[in-house]
Amino acid sequence: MTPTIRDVAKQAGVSIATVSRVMRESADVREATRLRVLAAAAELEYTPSQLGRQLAERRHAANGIVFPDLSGPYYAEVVLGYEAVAAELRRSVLILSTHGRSDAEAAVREMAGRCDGLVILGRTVSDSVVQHLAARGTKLVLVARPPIGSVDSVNAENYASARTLAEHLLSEGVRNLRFVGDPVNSPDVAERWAGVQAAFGRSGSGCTTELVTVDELDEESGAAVAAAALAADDLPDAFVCANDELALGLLGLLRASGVDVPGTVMVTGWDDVMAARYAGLTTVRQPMRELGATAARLLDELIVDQRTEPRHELLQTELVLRSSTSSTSPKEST
Amino acid sequence: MTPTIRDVAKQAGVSIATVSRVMRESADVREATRLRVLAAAAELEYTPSQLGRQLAERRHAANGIVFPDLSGPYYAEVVLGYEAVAAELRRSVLILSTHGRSDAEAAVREMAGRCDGLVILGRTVSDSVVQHLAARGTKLVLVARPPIGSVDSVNAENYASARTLAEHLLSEGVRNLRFVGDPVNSPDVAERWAGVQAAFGRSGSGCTTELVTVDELDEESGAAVAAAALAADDLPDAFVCANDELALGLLGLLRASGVDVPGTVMVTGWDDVMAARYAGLTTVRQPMRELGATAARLLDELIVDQRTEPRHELLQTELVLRSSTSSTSPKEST
DNA sequence: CCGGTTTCTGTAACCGGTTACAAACTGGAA
DNA sequence: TTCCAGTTTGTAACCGGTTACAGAAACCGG
Repeated sequence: MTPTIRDVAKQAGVSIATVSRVMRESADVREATRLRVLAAAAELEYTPSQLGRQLAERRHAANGIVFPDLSGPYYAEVVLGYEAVAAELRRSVLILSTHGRSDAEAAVREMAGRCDGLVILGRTVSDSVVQHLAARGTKLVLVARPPIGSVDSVNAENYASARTLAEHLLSEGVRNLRFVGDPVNSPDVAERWAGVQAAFGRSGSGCTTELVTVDELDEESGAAVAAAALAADDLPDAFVCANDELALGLLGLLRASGVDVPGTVMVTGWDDVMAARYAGLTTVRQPMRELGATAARLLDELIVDQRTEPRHELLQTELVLRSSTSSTSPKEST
Repeated sequence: MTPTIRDVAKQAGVSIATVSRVMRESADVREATRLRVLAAAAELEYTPSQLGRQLAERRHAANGIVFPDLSGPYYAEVVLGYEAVAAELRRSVLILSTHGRSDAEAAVREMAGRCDGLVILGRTVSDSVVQHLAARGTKLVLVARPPIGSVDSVNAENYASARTLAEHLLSEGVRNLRFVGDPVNSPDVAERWAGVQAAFGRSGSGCTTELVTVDELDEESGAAVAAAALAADDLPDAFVCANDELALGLLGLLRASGVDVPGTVMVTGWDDVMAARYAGLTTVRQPMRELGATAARLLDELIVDQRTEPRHELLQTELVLRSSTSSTSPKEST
């Protein structure tokens, strides 16, 4: 068996308390004793059991993060930003992907019992589960999801950026705009849609917006929307898509069909995934790593400082103009 | 405080042993007693402490996975494949990104103490650390890294796929090929390079290969290689890049400079990242999720079955032909 | 060399579960 | 009713650490 603290104590001729003090450098130990213990530990190749330590300290020194998926760059980047800060704060990171898992709620509950706090990305679990966890005292931070009760949250700005994006399109001559997304299911998308409408609402008559609702925000849906518009010979001046995948699918089909983008119709996305750069897609970049990093810091505050008043962070986004919206060569942002 | 097993025992008028048996359904308990305990547990909202349980069972019920980064899709997909299977096997997943971390080795050691087994992706830690962990009895599986001693490993096929890729280029009329990568630092890349050479070696005289070594496998390096070749007016028939990022950077600069791809020069990558599709890049797709899933299963065998003879899995890859290598319109693979 | 501090160390009681073993039931046959 | 085998349950000893508290040792000036 691997050696325990008692083996080391015996080997060094001291009590387990002294070994503990030496290993964790928590109290003054006479130098001679300390060296004796260290020598014994080295000889036995002793490493304190994290399990024993965790139980005694009643803390896991680990945080969890729940996300739907890592396929796109979005969540992957958030997770990375989170992990980097968590590691800095000397906490391990447990992950849980809810994608295609029917027992997601149970898995999240289980996970809550294995860490000191939890970050929840997007709509991975229901509001009621969040409420329930919060009520049971689980430290929680929501990311990319509107605040629930007094649970901390971190989000990227949507409304103002969408408005800026729409205003840019107006300045490029767009008069009728078609928004593609699912504002009903996603609060983020709803805010973007609202921002777009606000910009167009102010700009007087002659400017119209319409909404095409899609179920999945993926390339396939985007292509389907484009195909339908082509079939009906009903192209707007611009398609504003709820995310890049939609926009890429849409853009790909339009170009493949010989439609001039941005000449005939403009296309925009949201997120700035890597492929958006290659496709020349105008989009909105979210500070993804920063979202994760901020969540990690908020969670640490909750756990370490026992903070009780909730905090809600809103991080700024950045409009990235590319060739899909500008007939004149835009300054490329990489 | 949250209730403990003793609180429930008192509430139900039984011993803690009985509560334990009911909670874990490990032994026969009379139905009436069982219901009484369950009622008490429900009333107190009791959830067994994972810490206590883990210590008693001397297992973490968690596995770790170490990777350099999640930025590209490669590791993210592997991690997802891993997580999915681990969750199925009822194990939590701890993650550790070594990217830009100077104390990576210490972090990995620390992590080893917090889980029952570890999956290591790529060259995140040195061979000596792997050896050391293995010697200490840590259950290990290496992914995307050549076997070390008798440690399990899972890899994607490189040599044969590279050979197939090179043969395809030969059939497209390529006579001199330039390989871009770092075969010295990466065994995977070395195998690809060897496969390429093998194909060209067989094809008789008039066919040449050369190697351009780069330090970083990123877009910037790829662009630099392209720029250098253009400046020297020394373009090969094809650039075969060690990964997609390199190829995309290279391809982007060539096209921006007005070079006809594939007319004048062909370009290939490796990995099939999402952007490769938009750039029309011929590449080799690895079964990334499957790599992770296989690693999870091997690790579980090591832990649960106490398997001792090492296993080394080699998963097959798939050549994806796109417009960057074929003057005739290739059948697009999505 | 003494008493009073100050510093170091050991004892033992936790942390919250699991489980071997023995004791206490149970029901049915004798 | 008694006895025995088969169930159920309780006692207590773990798992491997941390830490409050008290006792021992070292240090210091007088």
